[in-house]
Amino acid sequence: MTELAPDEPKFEQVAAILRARIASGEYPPRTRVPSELKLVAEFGINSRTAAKALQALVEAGLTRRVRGMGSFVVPAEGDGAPEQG
Amino acid sequence: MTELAPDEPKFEQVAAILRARIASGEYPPRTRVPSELKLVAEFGINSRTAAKALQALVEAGLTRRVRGMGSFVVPAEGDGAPEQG
DNA sequence: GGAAATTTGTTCGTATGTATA
DNA sequence: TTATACATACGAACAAATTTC
Repeated sequence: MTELAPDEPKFEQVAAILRARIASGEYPPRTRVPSELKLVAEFGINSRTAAKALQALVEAGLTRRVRGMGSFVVPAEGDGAPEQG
Repeated sequence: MTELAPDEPKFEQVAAILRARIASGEYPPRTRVPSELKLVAEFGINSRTAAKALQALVEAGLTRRVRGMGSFVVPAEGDGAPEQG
């Protein structure tokens, strides 16, 4: 279980970690990032806090969330297939 | 207490009502819109739901929220004094 | 078509912290 | 200090969409 520093909101810290993983290629375009429950297990946070972290990625334009499916990394512009939605 | 229809999320309905009031001039630019607690009292919703409605206005670019002060209607562009923030 | 599991969406309730007046 | 108001976080329940069996 990853430890989080107390000096910054948890949801922002988790979002920052996920952003770094996306940037590093750990979560390539069109693949899924961890679900709320996975983040709960990994970081020891509440599911609502996990949801807020995932929502922050959406607002940053990095992912899309699809009910019943998960959060998916948004492909960079001009990479081939047209985007849905 | 205003009644809300059950076929649309409450936070969206409340946000829509507030948007209409802003558009009508009931909440002029630079004035405050109702606080979370006021919305709780007016619509009979939970404070977290009220917060979500107010946040929706921010994301629509209609208001700004200031901790300890409230939610303020953002002036239309090119109306005079420069905006803060 | 149904059942179950997974995942996100909405709502409620509560507590605590931070900022302003 | 007190009151007001937003921010963060936890816990819980249920709804809705998707996938898999």
